[in-house]
Amino acid sequence: MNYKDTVFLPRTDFPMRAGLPKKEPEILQNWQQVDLYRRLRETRQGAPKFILHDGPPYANGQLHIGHALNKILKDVINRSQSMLGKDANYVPGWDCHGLPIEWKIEEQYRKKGKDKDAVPTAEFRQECRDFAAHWLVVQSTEFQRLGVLGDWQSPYTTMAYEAEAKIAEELGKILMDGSLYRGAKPVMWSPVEKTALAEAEIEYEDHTSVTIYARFPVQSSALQALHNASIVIWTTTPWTMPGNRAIAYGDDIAYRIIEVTAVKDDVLVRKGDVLCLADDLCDVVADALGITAMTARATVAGHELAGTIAAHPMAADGYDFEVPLLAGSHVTTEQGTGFVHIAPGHGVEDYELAHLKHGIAVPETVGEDGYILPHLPLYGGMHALRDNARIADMMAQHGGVIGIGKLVHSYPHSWRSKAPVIYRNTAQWFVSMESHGLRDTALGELAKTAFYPAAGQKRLTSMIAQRPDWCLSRQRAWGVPLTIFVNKETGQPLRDPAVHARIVEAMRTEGADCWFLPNASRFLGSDYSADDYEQVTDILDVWFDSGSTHAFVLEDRPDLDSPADLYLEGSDQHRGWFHSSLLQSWATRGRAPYKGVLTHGFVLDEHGRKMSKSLGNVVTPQAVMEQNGADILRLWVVSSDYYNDLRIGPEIIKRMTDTYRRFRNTLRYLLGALDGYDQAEQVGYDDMPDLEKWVLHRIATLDDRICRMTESYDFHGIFTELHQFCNSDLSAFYFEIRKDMLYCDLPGSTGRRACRTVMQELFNRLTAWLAPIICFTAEEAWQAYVGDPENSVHLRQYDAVPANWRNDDIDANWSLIRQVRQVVMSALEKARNDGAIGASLQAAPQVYVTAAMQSAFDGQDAATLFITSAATIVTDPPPADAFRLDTVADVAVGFAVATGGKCARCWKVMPEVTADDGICKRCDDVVATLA
RNA sequence: AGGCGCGUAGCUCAGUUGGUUAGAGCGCACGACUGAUAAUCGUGAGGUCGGCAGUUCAAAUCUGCCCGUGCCUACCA
Repeated sequence: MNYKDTVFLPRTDFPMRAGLPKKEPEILQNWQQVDLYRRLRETRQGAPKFILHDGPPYANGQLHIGHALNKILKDVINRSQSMLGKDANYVPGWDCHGLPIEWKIEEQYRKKGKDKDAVPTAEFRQECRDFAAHWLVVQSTEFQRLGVLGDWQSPYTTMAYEAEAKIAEELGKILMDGSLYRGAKPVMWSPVEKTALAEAEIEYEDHTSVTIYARFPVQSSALQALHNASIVIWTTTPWTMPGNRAIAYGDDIAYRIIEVTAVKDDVLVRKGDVLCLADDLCDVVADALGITAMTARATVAGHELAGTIAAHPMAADGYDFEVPLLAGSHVTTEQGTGFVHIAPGHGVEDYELAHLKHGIAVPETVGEDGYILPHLPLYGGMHALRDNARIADMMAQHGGVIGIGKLVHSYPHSWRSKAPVIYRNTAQWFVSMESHGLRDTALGELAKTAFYPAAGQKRLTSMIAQRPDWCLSRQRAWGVPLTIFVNKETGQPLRDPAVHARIVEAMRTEGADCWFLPNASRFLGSDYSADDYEQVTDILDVWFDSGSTHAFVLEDRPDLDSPADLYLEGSDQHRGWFHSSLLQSWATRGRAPYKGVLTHGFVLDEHGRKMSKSLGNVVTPQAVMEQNGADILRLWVVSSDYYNDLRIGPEIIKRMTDTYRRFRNTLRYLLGALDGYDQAEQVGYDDMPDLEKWVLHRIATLDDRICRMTESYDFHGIFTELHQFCNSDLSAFYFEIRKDMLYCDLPGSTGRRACRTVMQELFNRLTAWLAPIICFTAEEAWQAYVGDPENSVHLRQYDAVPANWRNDDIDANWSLIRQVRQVVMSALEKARNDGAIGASLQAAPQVYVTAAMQSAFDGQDAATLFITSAATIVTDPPPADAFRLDTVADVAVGFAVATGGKCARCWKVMPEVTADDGICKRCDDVVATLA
């Protein structure tokens, strides 16, 4: 007789093979059909809010793997907070203004042969707007495909009229309170594009510069040795000489004053010249200048140079001003002469030392086209980048230069035009870090913010502590304008709240474009004359846009709240969004816009290298979704230590699919085992076997851990716990042991019902625990059970755990049992290798243990736990040849083959079975009852 | 070049205040089962804890230097 029909094998329609690339879009469609997002909002109405404020990605291209990591992590957090019962409303957003989009539009113009300057601003801005709108839709679709749940119907954008108006309004606040000021600053300037460039627009390439050694005759000094001497500087930028206003020396550097006694032919330096140079560099410089012999007049320490005044090399030709020697901490003796010429209009350090520290005025010497301003003697009309050789010759003729050379070095270039750029001093708008205590408040408040990982706090703190004033103005077109009128006479910005309110109101209905129309009097009203004011046409740094999102998103949307619980971005945003949002919020509200900050690392290839087209190691989220599915990508995120850099590549993806299968098969087995399960089968806790109680205990401890790890955003920990639980506790242990009961016992038996009660709990818990991570598969499995699309797994919460499930006595007992079991497994393996048995059911081990261990087995059927047909647990001294494991003390196993015949139904070897197709007593009873 | 990180088995990760023989899961190898079957179970082999030096009775853990790698900043006369 064939007993297979009398055995209750697992049965389910939930397929073993996932086919995620095909299945996920279907599940997505179901979610859209039942409007899961809206439904979840309704379900969580009135619940405590959890606000993860989305840092806006830039709307200008296809998503890369970094976007995927970022959005998946956000989604896992939101879904898991929702599982904790919170109302985690996620509103995605986009950063739409800014340079990269302008580039793209300009690029299109160039292809069509169009001139950007000939296009009206409004038209140009509209094209930028359309461009951003296009990519926004593309990215939105891809984010949703990743399973990210949020308000995709009404996301926020920085280019919405409301947002633009609000950003201008925010600017108004710092304009009114006086922390916004107009200053001059040396910025990277591209003479080709006639514009200032942001740091991101700069790339460094080799460039050949003309170098000069210039002499600055000492006018007055406390040092007698400097009488008649010249200070010698070396520079790679001769064109900055008209802007020279000081010389920097190093306090701790030793200098030597030498007199030239012999020179080579055809050199600029003369016998008898008295020069001052860094001691260490004398020989090198002498060599470069062609000096063949010299005598040392004196050696002085750097600090002795304080107070020395020199003359400009061209003093006789219109540059007749004092050039003081100043101590500069940045001066080194790695190259040059140990003296650095300071042109405050052409270098950040120069500006800081001369202007900020010593109050030296900043001259304007170079025009926006790169030509030295015509009114400047000798240099006027020469080009900063092209005429350096001419400048050097000219200066040499006048005796100001005593050495000319060339240097190939890396030099900033415009990313767009590939042309070299210069530092140029221009008028810009700044937010002061000090005038209103911004820096100090910021640093003080920073200590109250929670950082994940903690190191982020230190990083952000040191950045805020060191940063200069925030330069808000950009000479650009696509962005929110600095809505400022400057009084032509006083140079002061107009600070009239009524005027500014009119501007903001106009922007709210017409967008920021209204600022660029020629209608200043509309805003100025009757109190001011448009003729008296200059309208600023600069636009705001886009970091101010995104730094203001907390205002126009968190505060302005009734379904959100400020400050946010969490900001979450890549670690590069310490310098970016975290930074600008903090400053913006502190400047306008005096507090941080977030309670917590989480940073993740960057995605690298399998070998820890940066992804690049040339290395051919780029992994795109699109490819992974098409080949493996979004759930694999989601699993990858939580399997990684995302606080550090993450790696991805073919092997890692392969490993992830292996891991995925384990989760999927666990769910599948549970679904199969629960075939036809009815709540009426349920067995109360007290009536359950110890093994079931042990599983419930594991659920209780796991639940506790998962809830705690959810709150600290430790999903890698959750992933590890869940994976090992499915592997070691369920598949290899609990499921394996309970197969016999599940397949062969009577459906109505207490044991089998208890087992299914527990499996039902397991299924409920696992689908909920996994839902934030593999959101598609959790839904698929859940639907395989409930069959009701409106009852989505994502509307659920983690089920509460009854207090009595926690049972440390049972836990201790079963950890002893599992130790013994491990030795038995090894002993059986040895017997198997010896050819004594195949299946473990052929064995009947005798296990020698301590009394404590034996009592752990009280009330247990040891054979069931070992999956053998019989087993005895004794405290007798074991025979010498008994099997032992080094790692487990006090356990020995004597091997024996089970006696009797193999039951044709349950496959156990039992003494009562004698016939070939006979069955054991238990099965006999079951079959009889079933019939 | 500077600041901040990271470097533990083929892969992903644990390693508490320095303290037995460095752990887990996957993968791999071998075996079993053929009633979770493109599954499942068992056993096993894999590591000079990036390298070198130091502190210590004792270092994956502390210190210094070096190498590799990433982010940020700078390319500086």
